[in-house]
Amino acid sequence: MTRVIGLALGNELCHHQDMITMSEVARRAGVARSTVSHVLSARHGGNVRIPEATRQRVLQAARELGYRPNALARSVRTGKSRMIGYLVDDPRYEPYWNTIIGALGEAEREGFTLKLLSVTDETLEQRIEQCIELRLSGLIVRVSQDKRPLFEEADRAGIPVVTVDESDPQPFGLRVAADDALGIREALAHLAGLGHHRIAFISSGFHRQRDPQRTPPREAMFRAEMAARGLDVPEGRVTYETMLVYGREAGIGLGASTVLAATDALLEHPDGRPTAIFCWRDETALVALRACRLQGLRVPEDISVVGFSDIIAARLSDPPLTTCQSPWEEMGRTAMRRLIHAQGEEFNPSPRAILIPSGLAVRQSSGPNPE
Amino acid sequence: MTRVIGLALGNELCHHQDMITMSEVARRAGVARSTVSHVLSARHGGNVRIPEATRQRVLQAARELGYRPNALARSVRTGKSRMIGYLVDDPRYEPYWNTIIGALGEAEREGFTLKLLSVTDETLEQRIEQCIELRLSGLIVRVSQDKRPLFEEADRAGIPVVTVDESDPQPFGLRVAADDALGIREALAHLAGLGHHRIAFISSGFHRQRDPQRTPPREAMFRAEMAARGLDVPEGRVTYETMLVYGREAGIGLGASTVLAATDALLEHPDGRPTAIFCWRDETALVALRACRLQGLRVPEDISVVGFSDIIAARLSDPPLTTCQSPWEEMGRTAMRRLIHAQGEEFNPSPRAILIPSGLAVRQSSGPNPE
DNA sequence: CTGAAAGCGCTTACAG
DNA sequence: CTGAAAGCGCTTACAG
Repeated sequence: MTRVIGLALGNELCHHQDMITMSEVARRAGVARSTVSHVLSARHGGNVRIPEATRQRVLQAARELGYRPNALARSVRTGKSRMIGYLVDDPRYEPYWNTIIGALGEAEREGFTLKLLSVTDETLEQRIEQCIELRLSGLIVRVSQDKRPLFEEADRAGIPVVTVDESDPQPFGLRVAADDALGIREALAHLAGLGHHRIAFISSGFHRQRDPQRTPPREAMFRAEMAARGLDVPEGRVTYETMLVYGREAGIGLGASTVLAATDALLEHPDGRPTAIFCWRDETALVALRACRLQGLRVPEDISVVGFSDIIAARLSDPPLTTCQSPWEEMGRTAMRRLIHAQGEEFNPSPRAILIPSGLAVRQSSGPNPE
Repeated sequence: MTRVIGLALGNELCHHQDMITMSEVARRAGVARSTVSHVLSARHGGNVRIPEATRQRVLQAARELGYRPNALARSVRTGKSRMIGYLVDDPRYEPYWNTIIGALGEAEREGFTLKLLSVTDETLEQRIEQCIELRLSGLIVRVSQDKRPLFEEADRAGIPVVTVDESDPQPFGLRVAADDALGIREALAHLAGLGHHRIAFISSGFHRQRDPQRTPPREAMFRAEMAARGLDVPEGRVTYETMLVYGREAGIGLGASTVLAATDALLEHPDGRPTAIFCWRDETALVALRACRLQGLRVPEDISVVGFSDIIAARLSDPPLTTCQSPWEEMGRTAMRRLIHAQGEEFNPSPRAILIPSGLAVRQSSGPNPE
């Protein structure tokens, strides 16, 4: 009724509540609701064949009325929402962002839809419940806390989960990660090829805060690769930093940054100044680059600096930063693809991890060993 | 039935299809479905008061069964999806990303959920239909094409729309944008305070490609502010660039970049080299900074460089970039807040635009006029 | 206070 | 080929 009035007065008064329903299309076309459903969902699989004339009548009625199927109702009925949830705890971090973009593109290609959910330590549980209540068809997760409860809950609800950029093996779901070791190997090969052997590393102080017993993953790979090349990593040639890049407490300024100290400590190493500094992330490398210049060193003439991630800032810096490239978007695409292909069947991925090769972007912050 | 088997064999076999339903909770608690609904939706507004004992019985049954309400079914019933759609055509662009993050945070605070949709010239129409079919409760749009069809469609479906970072006034919905003029005014006050008067501008070649008749918005503001300060902008002191920053064809390298040419042209201006270069975006400013150095100029000792946006790279550059700060996250929050507050009523915002003040982050790329 | 009933908009066997 | 019926999981007047 309201709709009729709305139409009479013009489109301005047509509200959400007034959406055309399938029954109205059926009435207009003079057929049953089920026929409309058949025509519009175009399921040519079933042995339902609607004569062209009827089909056209339905289509036209739908067009004339401006009918828009209610995807929600369809989901309730079919039990498939075709929505994938993406849980992130640090959406501001550019690499995670890129991963989301990859996942989004793939979802849209496949007619799925992406729901973005941010997570903090306090809200993880609540978000998972929300995902279950929304009957999501899958979950991509990039969260740095214990994910066991997540997996258990999601598993109970039959929601497949894939984690992204998680370095630890996990006993559930699927893990899609970059093979950081590859990029690190390439970077060291690059530096060694330039004649460097005193290569220092600035590592993540965050990983250490979380678990002091364990070597941060990229640092471990660095050490392993150095060892494989027969290069020494004496005490003190690895330092740590905990610079906050995003949000209110961001401490990028050199004054507040712990990168300055981490770099200075390397430059003053008793066994001699390193000729190259490799950093666990680009943000660190860029500030380290500044720190080197403050000490009067030219990059790359006097010292080489290499980062990890290939964020936009790496390309925009002066000189542009040589850095390891993780395939962020590809990780997102892969995660999404796997989730979509798992629809309708038990999610028992094998293998339980997909490692996507990382590479190296050689730019101008690395040069020959000056010695 | 399946569920019973599932339970018998352990959680591994519990599938999505086996989600507990409200009827089962009712059966277990020995009450009617409607009672369960009343208890769980906790609508204390209606004059429905369930005795504590019954309430507890229902709650316990729900807990024991691991009941999770089906948000989709609820949405179908109530007609409110509490999902907001976010349409972006360039999600890789850091500022847009930040706007999304602001919107996401606000949505979650209010118990709404965010659906991300990317848009190209070809897919806009299709995406809008999708939004309508999903019965979204609102739409935030950051798209640089003609949005009239979008507004018409959404309006017909009763979906409120707010655009974000759109400089042109529009006859529909709400527009949330940054007041770029404020930041530009502050930047010029800052530069003038440092004694600069030969101030150049590198403007957007993209805007010009789209509409050659019109001065790009920030350039127009720059010219207006310069005029207001009585400062001359002779022919040739504004140049244009079209550097692609994102995606496959990104041409950030100085060789491929048009920023190099735009900067060089300014440095060779017949009326004398500018002592400050103001750029329409940070990416441009960072490359211009490199271009200046390539010409043997020191920043900020010989020449000042100022950007616009305050992307992460601006803080990480050497020297850190002085730049106008648009309130990206706040724009997202505001857009989302307005959408949420418009729920249930006609969306007839007044005024039709909200401008959020931009500011200036003074860093080390700007210094006193050396002359 | 509680429950039986109608209904949201759709899909899907199942008869005709 | 087409339609009447049952049902997805929920909410919401409306009686009792």
